[in-house]
Parts: sequence; C-alpha cells; structure tokens
Amino acid sequence: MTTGGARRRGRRAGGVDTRAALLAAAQEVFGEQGYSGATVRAIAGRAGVDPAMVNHWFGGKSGLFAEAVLDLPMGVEAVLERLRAVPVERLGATIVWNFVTVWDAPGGADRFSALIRSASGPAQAAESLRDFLLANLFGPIGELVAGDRRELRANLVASQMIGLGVARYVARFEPLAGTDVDGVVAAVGPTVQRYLTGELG
Amino acid sequence: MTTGGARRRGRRAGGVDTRAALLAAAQEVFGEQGYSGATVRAIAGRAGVDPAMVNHWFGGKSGLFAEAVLDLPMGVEAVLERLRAVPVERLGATIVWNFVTVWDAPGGADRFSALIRSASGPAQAAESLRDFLLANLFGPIGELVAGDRRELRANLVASQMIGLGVARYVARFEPLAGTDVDGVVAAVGPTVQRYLTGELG
DNA sequence: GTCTATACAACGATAGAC
DNA sequence: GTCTATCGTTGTATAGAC
Repeated sequence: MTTGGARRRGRRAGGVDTRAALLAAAQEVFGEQGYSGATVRAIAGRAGVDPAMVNHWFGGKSGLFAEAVLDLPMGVEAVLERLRAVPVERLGATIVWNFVTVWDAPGGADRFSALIRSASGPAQAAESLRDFLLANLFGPIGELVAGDRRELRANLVASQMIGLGVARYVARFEPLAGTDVDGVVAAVGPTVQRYLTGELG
Repeated sequence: MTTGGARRRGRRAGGVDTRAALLAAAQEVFGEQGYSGATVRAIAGRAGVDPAMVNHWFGGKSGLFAEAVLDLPMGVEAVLERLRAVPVERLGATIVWNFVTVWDAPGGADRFSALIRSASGPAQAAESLRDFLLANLFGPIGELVAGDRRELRANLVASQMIGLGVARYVARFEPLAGTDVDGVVAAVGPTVQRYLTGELG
C-alpha cells in the first residue's frame, strides 16, 4: 500500500542517496525486529525505495545485514567462495587462516568485541546474530563437508572460532593474542579439521 | 515510585536473608543488563531491600558483581582439586565434563551470558575478568601439564571452553545446545586433550 | 548516445489459516 | 490437504546522469 502514488520509474533526480537511506532504515528495522523478523520490504518501505534496491546495492538481505549491523570487513559470500575452492583436507587450516586474517585487520578487534557484546545482549540482538550466522556462514560451511552430523560439525567449528576470537581480540590472552597467523593456524587448524571431517565420538 | 509505603526503619524482622536476595537479584539484573547497564537501585529494588545494603554486604557494585557473577557455581579450588587427581591423558575429557556440568546447572546459562558480556564491556570489568580467569583457572590448568608452551596451551584450552560456552549458553546453537554431556565430551574432549599434551604445529 | 540507478511485475518458496 | 498471504529474489523496461 505505497499509494503515495506515481513514483516514476528510472533514475531519481538529484543526489538522492538510496544506499545510505537503506543502511539507515536497515539499522532501525533490524534493531526493532531482529534478522528474521525484519523484512526486506519493510526496510525498503521505511527508506522510501523499492525492495529490489536491496539486491542491487547489497546483493540481498544478508549482505545488507552484514553491512548495516555487523559492518563486516569482507562479504560473507566472498569468503565462502574462497572456501569452496579448497580441498576438504585443507578446510580447517583455511578457515582459521581466513578468520584470523580478516579480524587482525585494523579495527577488527573492536568490531569483534562489539559483535560479541551484541550477541550476549538483549535477546533480540542475540537472535539476530545467531540466525544470521547459522543461515549465512556456519550453515554453508557445514555443507562444504559431505559427512554425517553436519549441523553439529558446523556448531563445533563455530564454537572454536568464536572462542578464538574472544580469547585473541576481546580478552587478549597472552601469548595467544600475540601469536602470528601461521602459529594460530598450526595450533587451531587441526581442531577445525577434525570437527569437519574427523570422528566426533 | 517509592510509595509501597511504610517500610519501617531499623533492622528487618526474622530470618530474611538480605544478602542472598541481593545475590539472586544481581545475577538476574547483571545477566539482563550487563555490568554498566545494571544499576544498584534496580538490583536492590528487585531484591526488595535498600540500595545501601549493597555497600554494607559487598562493599559496592563491583564487589557484588564479583561475588554474584564471577564466583563460579562451584569453587574454582574444588575443580582444580579434582583435576589434579586425574591422569594427564584424561584431562581433556575431564575438563570438558566439569565445564559442561557446572554451567548446565540452573541459572548457569544466564550467568555465563553475564560473564561474556562483562568481558566485552567496559575495560575495567573486562580486565578484572581476564585477570581473574588467568590467575585462578586457566593458569593453574596450564600447570597441570608438564610440557612446553604451557601458557599458549592454557590459552587454547580457554579459547575452546569460552567458545563452547558462548555457542551452548549464549547463542544456543542447535544441535550443540541440546547435546547431552557425554556427547559434548566426546566431541570437544579430544580438542582440549591435544591442546594440553599434543603437537601444536 | 551510453550507462546505470530505479520502479514495477512476477516467480518459486514457505508458512499459517481453515 | 488446500488456499492465501507474504517472503526474498529476479527480469526487464525506463528515466535521468554523464
């Protein structure tokens, strides 16, 4: 029911920043409704633009969430793309390498802290984050391995990566926080590999 | 809104355990609001006592936080005692078993959430929490094994236990959150065992 | 004229009502 | 089980910027 009538097709006049409007609206609506509760149509409606703009500018709902709420350094889709090209027996090391490399970037530690804080905060934000991570990151990672108990394996990988992030970026345990990327990969990679393709008991 | 009317001055009658009421209320409110978000007045209000009682019994907000949130459900010393009696090759499984059993207890999930939240919150609480964990829990665990790189090993154990806690109690990933204790021990125990006594790279 | 941001329509999937 | 409403997403025609 947009009535408002007669928004014409084609490029809008002047410097109307549709992208920024979507980001602002998304922060509001995701904050109010959570990830699954917020609809692309509601966000676009609040921004006063067409829902298709979400796809055009952010590649979809998850991309919009990632940029508006998580402010992720690298698109989740890009990471998954890279992982799909890796042989299964090297997935553990690759996942750890990607994780550490991405969050070691400037500002990464602060962003990770904010992420954890929001995940342990109001139930709604926690749900948002959990839904997002499961649907867009750890779910797909679980599907990279063709074994049994994929969901549990994905959960276990998530648990180790989250714990690594908290220890290295939030609590800053030493010497772990000061270990270089290769050292962390050597220490934690085999854990992730076993969670993906090994025996779980 | 103090109305409630006519609470009389002076010592309350009978065996009302003000201290215990404050502890219970503090666990709830810290869990919901985090360290800085929780107010002494809110905690005292929920406990049905005067805010001044927080100072009287705990020396202030931080003291109450330390006792209500940081104090593990089971004494740290008791846990360490049990661990010292376990053969090294079974330490991994035993640590995971203890961790899950302790935090699966009623109220454990809320307490763990509050703990994580405080660790990612104000620098002061984060620092005291990190110091507390290293000095009283993961430090001693590292000393249970007589290998090289004890500090790094202790950090890695901490990272997996923290991640397990976040996944199971805060984010509540399924199926991990619903897996029984033995299942979690079978899945995560070998990881901790390798961190303690295995090759790290 | 070309490029691209935009609007509209429609599709397949999914969830809830009855 | 069927029907309906609504979701996220895609295809395509068009209008404004360059």
